[in-house]
Amino acid sequence: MPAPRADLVPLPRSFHDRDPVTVARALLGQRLVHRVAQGDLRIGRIVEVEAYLGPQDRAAHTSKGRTRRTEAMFGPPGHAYVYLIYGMHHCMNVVTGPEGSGTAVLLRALEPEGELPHASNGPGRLCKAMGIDRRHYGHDLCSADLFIAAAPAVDAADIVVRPRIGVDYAGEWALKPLRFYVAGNRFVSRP
DNA sequence: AGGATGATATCC
DNA sequence: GATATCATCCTC
Repeated sequence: MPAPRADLVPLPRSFHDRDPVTVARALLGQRLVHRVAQGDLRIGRIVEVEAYLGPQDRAAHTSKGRTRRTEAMFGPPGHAYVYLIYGMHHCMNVVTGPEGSGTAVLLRALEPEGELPHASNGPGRLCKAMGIDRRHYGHDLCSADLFIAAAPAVDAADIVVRPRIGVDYAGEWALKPLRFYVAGNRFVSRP
């Protein structure tokens, strides 16, 4: 049995229990880790994210109110909000704080660390590469098998800020600078 | 530029 | 119960 990597431990819930813009910026550079099975450990550095600001944010799913679908996004921080989009792609969010705020950060792209079975640029590909699907809806990201692990942070000067992708229906909210990615990183979905 | 493909919200 | 919409991706 291989020795566990001491550097791969979950970040504390307090990391996620902050406003979504702060968490979005802080997540850049951190590792997403999924122990799919014995001998299948998948790791990627987060290089692109989007912040969703809660019920007043017309682009956020929680703007539709508290439903069975959005329950996880209204739940406590540090959990996964996973949903199926366009009938075939999963997207993963990290719920941010405080509980009940309906805020989250969408993970849009990873830089692979080691082997991943598929490309991980784009929110649907990211989930496919990491083996994440609806089974992970509401999953605690401060757990042993699927979590965010600490890695060197990205310098603020290397963070590019842009409007979010695919939310044109959201009026003025579509224009707000809530997408963040690592400047020059080749795994960003839309540089 | 268009189609895949299914859950969800929002109508009738 | 029907339908429009969708925080996308792939192929043409």
